[in-house]
Amino acid sequence: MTAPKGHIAAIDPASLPKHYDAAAAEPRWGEVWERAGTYHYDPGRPRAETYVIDTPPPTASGSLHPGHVFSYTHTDILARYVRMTGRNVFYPIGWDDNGLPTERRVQNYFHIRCDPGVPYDPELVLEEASARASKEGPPRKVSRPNFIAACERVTRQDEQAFKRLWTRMGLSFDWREEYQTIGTRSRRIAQYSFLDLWRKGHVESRYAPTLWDVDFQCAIAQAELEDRTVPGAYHDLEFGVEGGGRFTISTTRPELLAACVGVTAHPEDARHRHLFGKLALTPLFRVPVPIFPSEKADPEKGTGILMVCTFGDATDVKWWREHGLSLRQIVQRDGRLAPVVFGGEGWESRDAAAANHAYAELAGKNLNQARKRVVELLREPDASATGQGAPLVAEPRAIQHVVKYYEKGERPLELVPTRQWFVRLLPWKDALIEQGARIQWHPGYMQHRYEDWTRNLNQDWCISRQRYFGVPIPVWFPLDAEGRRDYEKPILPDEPQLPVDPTTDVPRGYEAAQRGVPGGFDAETDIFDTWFTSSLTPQISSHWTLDAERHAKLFPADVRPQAHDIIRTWAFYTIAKAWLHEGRTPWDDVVVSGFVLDPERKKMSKSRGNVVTPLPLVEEYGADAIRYWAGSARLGVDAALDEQVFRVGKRLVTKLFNAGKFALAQSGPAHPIASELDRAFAARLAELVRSATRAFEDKNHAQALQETESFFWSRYTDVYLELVKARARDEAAEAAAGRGSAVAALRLGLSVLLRLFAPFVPYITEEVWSWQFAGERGEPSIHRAPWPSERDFAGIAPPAESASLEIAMACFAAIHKAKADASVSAGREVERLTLAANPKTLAKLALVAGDVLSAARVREHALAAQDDLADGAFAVRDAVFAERAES
RNA sequence: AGGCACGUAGCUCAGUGGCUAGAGCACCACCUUGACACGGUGGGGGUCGGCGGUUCAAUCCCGCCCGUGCCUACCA
Repeated sequence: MTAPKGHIAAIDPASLPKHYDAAAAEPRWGEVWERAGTYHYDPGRPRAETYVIDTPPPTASGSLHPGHVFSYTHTDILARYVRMTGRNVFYPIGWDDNGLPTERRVQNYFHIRCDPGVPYDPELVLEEASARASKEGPPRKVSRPNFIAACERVTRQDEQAFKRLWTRMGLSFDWREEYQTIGTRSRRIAQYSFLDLWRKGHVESRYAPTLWDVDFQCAIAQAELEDRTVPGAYHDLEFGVEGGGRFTISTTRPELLAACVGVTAHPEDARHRHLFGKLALTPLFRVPVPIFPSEKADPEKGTGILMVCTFGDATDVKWWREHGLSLRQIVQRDGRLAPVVFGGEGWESRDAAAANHAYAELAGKNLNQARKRVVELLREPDASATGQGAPLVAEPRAIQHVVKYYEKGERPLELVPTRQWFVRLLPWKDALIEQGARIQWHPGYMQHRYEDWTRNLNQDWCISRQRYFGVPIPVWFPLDAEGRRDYEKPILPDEPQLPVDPTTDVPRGYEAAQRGVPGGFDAETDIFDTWFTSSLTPQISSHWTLDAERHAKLFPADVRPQAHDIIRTWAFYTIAKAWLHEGRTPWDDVVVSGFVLDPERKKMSKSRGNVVTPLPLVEEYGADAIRYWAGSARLGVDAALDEQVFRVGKRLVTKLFNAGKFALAQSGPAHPIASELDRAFAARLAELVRSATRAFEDKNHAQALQETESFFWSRYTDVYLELVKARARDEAAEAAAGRGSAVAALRLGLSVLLRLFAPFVPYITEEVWSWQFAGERGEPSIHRAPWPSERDFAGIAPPAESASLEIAMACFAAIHKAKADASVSAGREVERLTLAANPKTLAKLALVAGDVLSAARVREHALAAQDDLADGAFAVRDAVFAERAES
């Protein structure tokens, strides 16, 4: 249907439904966008026109969480804004599927455990139901390939659930750029990263005491530590001194007594100075250990003198290194005490028989059991190293103390000497802080988090994990004639071989048959820390090492959206990798979203059990309404899950539907926007566009939304739309110019406001846009329409009086109030009234009085000058209202 | 213990060195209106955490204190 030239055609409101049904419309538009490729990245356009988003890959096996909806919506709002400004948005989505969370979920889902010793069973069928039935028994042991297959199966399912939610939320990803962190490309790029770091000398393998989780039986990195305050107890134990004497130490870990390798106190401590240089004798095991001074010993703590064990904490490691102490590792990888024998080399004892007798009670026990038993043994007088009564000289004193845990773990971390791979980061601390300063953080104070973390870093990055579902470390070791690994000469693959699985692939120059035989080779079985791969998300998306041209176009990225709790991991490691690989920052901006709190303002988390499943909320209120809630929160600020805000969002959607229906139902002769009120409205609208655009450029979407919303309600629908209704429908021939101006301005207002709202509420804006605006510029979707700008206002003369809109509004409101005071409906006609205002205001009113009086349905009016009224204020007097019309 | 952020109406939050500090929700009253009753109009509601300082002027800037949250440190 083409409109006659010179006439603005209207839509037929009767053809539209009475009410907008988000549940039906949203999935429909999702399909339209998918089919049209509305959000596709165009690789043909130059870098300068491209905007690259380094999207966080969610942990696919994690639960769907309102926090996801919240922060991903923030990013999507930014993406949609940038896209409308004409830039070519690269907005990929990946799934972080490797790692412990997936393994744990799979273990529970199928009730299985991975055991690399079990042979592969290609026929193995795992079912959730049967797993549930077998929960009675111990978990079934399955081979590593079977376990990985189970992981892949579960993550695919989980990813589909996420994808459904993301699609429904209207996140404008380019789904062609979907990837998995366990996928072939990610594995290749992660392994290449390792090769590159190795070549540059940033990687090494070390045998050293490492933070160790005894349940996962896996090394972890400093960034995965979590402090927890837990109950403990001081135990006062009396030690002997060789050559005579005794002293009492305080320890919270008596179960490590057998691992005691030294005793230390502060050098200035008069109570203990006489002991330095002598040998102490441990109770129970009668092991002679050196007593040495150390500045690190705090005279205020405990008794001021303490035992050094291998290893109770990080300070023990330092003492052990600096003082060349013995290594007596009694804690095994499974958290149980090792079967050691006193009397041999490194395990000296002045009474080996007694030591072994006592230790026999402890070997094989876990740490809690061992603690309980060793305390019992220390209550026996014959355990004394001094012959003066029981070594436990006082009842244990209960305390609350802070203990390091793996953030996903359940038992305290131990320090266990193991061989691990490390990326050397400590030498780069200053450089990494400087890199962080080159990045714009939003909000700015998030940079402090990064700097604090980097400055306090005290360990290199342990990147090896003794787990199964992850990217294999691409290394083999040559075996010597005795079949021992030569750790000094690891064999790395060549780049074209990547990705490799060293447990099945064969290194160059070897035959498969040489695996595991003396003179042959042996595979590294460890996998990478998941962050080793996740820290490469910009490079995974840019196809680093696979497509140089694409990489140059997409790396570094423009923006990294993320949550603040993973600044120390994801942001930090990504910055570190980009620095070590290419000497640059991985992005220009970081935008940090807050957390979602439950209605009691508590952080929503799985462990608190207060997580709400988002999809039912989306179905109840519509995605636009949920997005409105997310969009109204500023970056970095935590937001409470608030259904009242969802309702406000839903109301906005309804209002957009109805206002759009009204504005587009008006027709009239084509005419420029020329009437005073219309020009005043356009001028205010242009101000809004400038202000909202500035807010978006400052990464302040919440302000843009607030201003747009405020204008939409309190200027467009409540005011302007009411004021021009009559003129927009005036059929009189002599009113044609005014009518055409009103219709044009109504449409301009709708068109601009829809576009300003489009990043926040993409569905309803697309819906209304589709009724008539779509296709006007050859582009059907509002989400590819140009962001409002001065161009929308070209040729519109400024109003004669800049406050005309506000004058009209104030006068209209005064008449409304008079009607309300008389309990008369706003639509009732007014026979006559007198409008009072100061002379200046009356003069301004003259410019717009026609619109005000016809909108208020005033038949006759008089004006009265009243000097004591403030500028812009009106008083209504002597109003006579018409009788209510008979229906 | 250190760092960062926050503290404004019953609730959720804007805001500014200067008119009488705002919005939404909630609450109260009123209005069938022609886009919308999934709507509209009007109204009540504040010691801007406390104390001090700078200033002609402080909710805003500075200092101290109190409270909340997060990050980091604290393992004998």
